[in-house]
Amino acid sequence: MDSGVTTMREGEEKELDPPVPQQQGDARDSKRKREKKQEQRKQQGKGSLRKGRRKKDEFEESLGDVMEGIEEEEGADEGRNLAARRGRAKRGRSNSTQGRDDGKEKQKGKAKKHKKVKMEGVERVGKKKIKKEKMLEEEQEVEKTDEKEREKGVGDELGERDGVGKESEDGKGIKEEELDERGDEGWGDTQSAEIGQGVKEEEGEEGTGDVPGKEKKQKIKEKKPEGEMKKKRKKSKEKNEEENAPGKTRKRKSKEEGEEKNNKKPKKEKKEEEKKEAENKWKWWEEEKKEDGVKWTQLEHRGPYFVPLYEPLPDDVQFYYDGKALKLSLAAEEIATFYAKMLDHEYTTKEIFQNNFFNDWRKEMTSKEQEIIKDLDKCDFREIHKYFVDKSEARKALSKEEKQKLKEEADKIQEEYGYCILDGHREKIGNFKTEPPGLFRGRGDHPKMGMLKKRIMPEDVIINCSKDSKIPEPPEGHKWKEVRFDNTVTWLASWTENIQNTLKYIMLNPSSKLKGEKDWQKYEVARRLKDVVHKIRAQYQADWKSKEMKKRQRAVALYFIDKLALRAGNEKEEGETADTVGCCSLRVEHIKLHPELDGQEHVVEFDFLGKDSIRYYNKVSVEKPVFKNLQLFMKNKDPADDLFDRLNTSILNRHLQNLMDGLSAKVFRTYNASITLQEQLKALTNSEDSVAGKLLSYNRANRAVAILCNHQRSTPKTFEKSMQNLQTKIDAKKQQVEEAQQELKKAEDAFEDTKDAKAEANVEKKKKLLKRLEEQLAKLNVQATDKEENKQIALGTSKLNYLDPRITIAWCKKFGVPIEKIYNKTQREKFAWAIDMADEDFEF
DNA sequence: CTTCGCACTTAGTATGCCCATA
DNA sequence: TATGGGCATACTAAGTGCGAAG
Repeated sequence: MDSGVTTMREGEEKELDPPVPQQQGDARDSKRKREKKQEQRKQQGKGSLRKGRRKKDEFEESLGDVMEGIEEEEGADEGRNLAARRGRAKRGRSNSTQGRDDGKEKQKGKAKKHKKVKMEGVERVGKKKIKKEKMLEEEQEVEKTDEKEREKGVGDELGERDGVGKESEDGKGIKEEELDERGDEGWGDTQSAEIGQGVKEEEGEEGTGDVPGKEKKQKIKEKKPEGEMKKKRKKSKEKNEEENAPGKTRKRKSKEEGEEKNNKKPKKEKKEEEKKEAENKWKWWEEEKKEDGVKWTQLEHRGPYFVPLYEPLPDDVQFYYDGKALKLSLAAEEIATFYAKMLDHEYTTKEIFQNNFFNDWRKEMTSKEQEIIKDLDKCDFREIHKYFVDKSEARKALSKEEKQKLKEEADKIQEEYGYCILDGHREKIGNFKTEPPGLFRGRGDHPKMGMLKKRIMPEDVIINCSKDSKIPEPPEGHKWKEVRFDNTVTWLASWTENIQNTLKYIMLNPSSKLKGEKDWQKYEVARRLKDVVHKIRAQYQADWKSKEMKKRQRAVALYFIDKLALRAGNEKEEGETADTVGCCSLRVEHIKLHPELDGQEHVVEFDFLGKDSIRYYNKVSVEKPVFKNLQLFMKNKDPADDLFDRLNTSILNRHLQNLMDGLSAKVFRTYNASITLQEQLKALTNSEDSVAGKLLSYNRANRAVAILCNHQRSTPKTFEKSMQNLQTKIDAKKQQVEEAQQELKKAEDAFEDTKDAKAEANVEKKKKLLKRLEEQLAKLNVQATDKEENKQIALGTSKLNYLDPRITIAWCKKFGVPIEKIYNKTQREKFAWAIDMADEDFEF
């Protein structure tokens, strides 16, 4: 769900929207779709019921096939091997924008449809009202069918239920669901109960030593692990004090050695500072965990740093309207500069962007300006644009001293506002500045792109700190919106942003305790999943054949999430954000079924836009029951209908929570990413390799994960060029190799002739040279491949968010790779806990 | 239940900065 | 000394998920 504030606001707006008379293609979120159908049904009167029944028959038939297909292949599974995964995910984007463009096309089509539908609407009915009426109606409808179902008996149950199918697919009918539950309770519940128990027991026994303290839930549910955890932590604490300490010093030394290879004096000083810092670094991971939900006892900070106010343009920089210079009011001018700055960005060519911008701009104009400025096309921002381009050039051209000065000023601000005191320790803040005003840049096809993002004032900001701390002073002449003392949250300040009406926060840096602890905990949850994942897989495979539609959908969705590492796919408010989906929100149009493709059976072709409008394109061969189920789910649906119409993330997550404490859909991503890294490292690393070779293996493993998670980037602008450079190098090297070969041949011939020792030595020498050159060439070639393969894959995201750092640390220690070859300074700070605690035999 | 409200993680891109190289 | 390439950092949008309210 999106921000609640957004939702509410939107809800209000939507009430004014005319209802939609016909089922149309914009039904991203099933809620709204249902409303529409409801409306439709209302208008059609009883006719819809009849139609529904007819469809029912169709469903019954189709179900026959499906059941057959599924029965045939009981227990076919374990299709999820890495090879399959690795082969997946052809890059959706062959260049930086292709994926997005594809998406755009699609979305445009949709938007049009949507508009049309809206226009056709007649009545104005509130959202909730529709919903209630709909439910009532459905209840009645379902009741009728229920009676029949009962008579028909178990065997037909599913068919009947599915038969309700399309017409009330929205429908699901409450009673129907209740019936389902009751009917299947017998085995359904025992199953999950069994699994649940099994899981819990294991958890209790396993209790990995380094589990971070868990919050409320676990404490209430099971005291034993918590107790054990504490003991173990104490133990590890002692251990750290006794054995680990020397070990650590050693480690740190080697680190320095590694880095000092290319040292210069100033660098050395820096190192010293770093070292000192590292030494009095807070080792929170060796401390006891706090009580339930309480995040801190002391929090003191300076409040956010407010970005500087607008500086008016110099008089000689003019804005022109319809060819004539026009002096704008301050407010209007500021907004004009926002647009002017972006002039050479693709954004400004988009109609939505332009319209949104122009609308918002006009709102801030004086009435006089409003009268004059009526057409964006007549606005000429070029002079302003040039002014800013020049300005940034000038900044780049500054002398060293001037740059130094600027940097010092920035450092001062950082020093002053960039840190807080949390429970007696000085911690770095992540984002201590308020976001400057500007034009909203949504990603993908965002309906709000170009809207004005307003300046944040102290009056918008809520401060959070501890009661007894020095409360931050608002800038002179201003007041805070509110000061609160809530120690159950981690943020220091917050404000509501005006585009989507969502909250923005000032929070701590990833190196902080608050973030680190959470991160650690995340990986511990994923590790617990490792112990039960087999059971969960077995269960969802069994559920593919469930009599309940709901369960089947859940099982297939979970399969996707597990096998393909899809995101959960929360529902989104339509028209507020770009049209993107995750697993639960997939629509029929996002997959294609191929009974056979490229020699593989049961291939599902995915093509949709995910988070950040990044295209997910993949062809996967799935198990037969999954395939059959998908056919069933898609039957009689429009392309724009939800694929899993009886599923949403909260249903799925509730189910997962029952299977394992703390389990939610996203955990599968973390788990599969980390386990993949571990497996790949095992498979790829050759202990004989040089450090460079090992690093390559690491990157390969990392890449496998990035591909799994579909982490993409636009091809770097400099890619072509640098690739060319590399190619030139390769060619040169090839030349050298050839020459060396000739030389060798010559030397060999000479040896043939003379047979003297000198000639022999020469041959050896040439051989060596050739070998070295060949190696260099090979290395360059590898580099080129690596680069090519990497051009659209972003490794950073998985490294930072999905891969348990302890796997990496353990690998580094085991193979003697310096950690700083893999993690840069920031990353080492973020993962300090892992670096400190993981040893070489850490197993995820 | 479903919806709302909030907190927090995850994400890609723009920009800055540093170093190697010509 | 300039250049440019690439990594690091800054930035902020866009997700997930939980718990409370309706």
